[in-house]
Amino acid sequence: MGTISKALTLLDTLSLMQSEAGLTEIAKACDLDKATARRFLVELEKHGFVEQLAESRKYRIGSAPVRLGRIREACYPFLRTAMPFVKRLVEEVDETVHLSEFTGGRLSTVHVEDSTKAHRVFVAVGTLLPFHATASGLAFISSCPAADIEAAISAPLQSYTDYTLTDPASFRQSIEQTQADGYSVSRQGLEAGVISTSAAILTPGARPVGCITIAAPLVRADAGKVREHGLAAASTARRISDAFFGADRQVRTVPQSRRTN
Amino acid sequence: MGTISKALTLLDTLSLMQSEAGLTEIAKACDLDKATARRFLVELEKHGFVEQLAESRKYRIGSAPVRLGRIREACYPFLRTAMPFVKRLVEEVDETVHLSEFTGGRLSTVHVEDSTKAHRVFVAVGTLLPFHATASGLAFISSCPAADIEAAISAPLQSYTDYTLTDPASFRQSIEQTQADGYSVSRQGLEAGVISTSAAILTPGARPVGCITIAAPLVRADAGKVREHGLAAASTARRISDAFFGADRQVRTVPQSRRTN
DNA sequence: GCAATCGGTTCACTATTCAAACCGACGCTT
DNA sequence: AAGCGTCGGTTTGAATAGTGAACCGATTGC
Repeated sequence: MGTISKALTLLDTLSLMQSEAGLTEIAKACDLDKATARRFLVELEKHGFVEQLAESRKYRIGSAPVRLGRIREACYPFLRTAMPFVKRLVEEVDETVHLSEFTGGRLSTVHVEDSTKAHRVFVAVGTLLPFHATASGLAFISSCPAADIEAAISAPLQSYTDYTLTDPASFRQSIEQTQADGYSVSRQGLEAGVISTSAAILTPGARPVGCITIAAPLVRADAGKVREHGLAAASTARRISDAFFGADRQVRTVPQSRRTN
Repeated sequence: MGTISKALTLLDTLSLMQSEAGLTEIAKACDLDKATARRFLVELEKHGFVEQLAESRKYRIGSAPVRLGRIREACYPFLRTAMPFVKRLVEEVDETVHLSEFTGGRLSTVHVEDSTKAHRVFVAVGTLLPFHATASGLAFISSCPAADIEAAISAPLQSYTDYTLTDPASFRQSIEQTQADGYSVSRQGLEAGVISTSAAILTPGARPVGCITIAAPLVRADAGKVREHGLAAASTARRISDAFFGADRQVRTVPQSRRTN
């Protein structure tokens, strides 16, 4: 593993620690030598990727990623890219489809497209989606590194309905099922009478950035429908990912003064 | 300069290039060897900080900074941190105060707090603030690296009123004045009858992240008032910066015995 | 078909990183 | 107040990783 990878892993690890962390703690968490961790932190700090608090001497994530993230979002906005695919999916399955995004350690709904049916599921933009109680959460966590999965499983599992997965073992089994299928299903996990199917939208590096989820009334969703929704969601997720990361979007050809020295 | 610094500089440089860039172009821009630039890009890509487009082979900034930036914003939100200071400033000067933030290459208004006076200036959240035509823009650009300043000066300078600075020379002079004063002034640059004073909110690394701006009707703002507003804005900007980046950032108290670059 | 340039690779040379011991400071217990 | 554990931070030479000039094959323009 190269130096840069290690430094970025440190940054990642630091971002996952809630609040600030001390040098020794960081070094331990990243499995780095204290001296090395310190040098990394100093270099990262120079560029604003981490900050050190003067009095406590602790480190926390800096504001540089905010700046870079905004530039990225301004050039290649996730929502605008994904929207047409969400609409297409609604037309295909005629059920409410919502798009979620991982934000500050939490998965939340960023866009909802309703089905045309009178009897349909309503989802509010901004809804937080627990990993264990929603199809979106399941799809998301199932694509995360093993460490995150374990953390999610061992966290307290709040119950929302009589059907919420509150048992770590069944949560784990659902994750495994999701990984095998390529999509997740949550039967009344968050709200009674609703069955949701979801697939994670992945970066080229296979990190999940969000989910595309179909929410249908229980009465309309037999096993066949659920599978159909799952496959449709997975296929849409892949297409969003391609559009967002892969396929050349050719935003604008750089005017580019005559270089060629 | 260490490997990590070089890699982060590359990331920074890439973020400043609008659209995608090729390997050779990036290497040249960062003054790195092609081989080195490539290794950096590969490592950065592994962590999602850059992406390579499959067919054009070009690189662009990735989605990892978005994720990190969101975590940072969730833990230490700029707006929530700055708001009380904005309110305090309104009480102090009793004129409309607005807070702007640099977002994806543009400066825009993110919050407005009105004065209690009936005759006051109205500013809409979301307003884009051109560098040459607003106090906010002037304050912001004046705290940027020289290269950005030159780029702003040589960009086309759109006229909004009869008083807008459309001449590069006077624009440059205003920037120099701003740097000398620690605050900026725009007399009717964007809208007739309004005089604004602004100060940039800086990171510990002296990068501007946004501005705090006082907008007053021209009739109420004599030279003394303008100076008073300028100093109040500068002082508030500093306090926001302190609150946001660590209430206690001073010169290192640690004996930095070894001066590693 | 030549020249220039592209993205990407190789490999001898060299700068960085590692690990462990160390320092002074702080906080706790006795 | 002495003893202990831990903190952030530093030093050391041996081990390891990064570096960059030259190179490769593929495109592109003339």
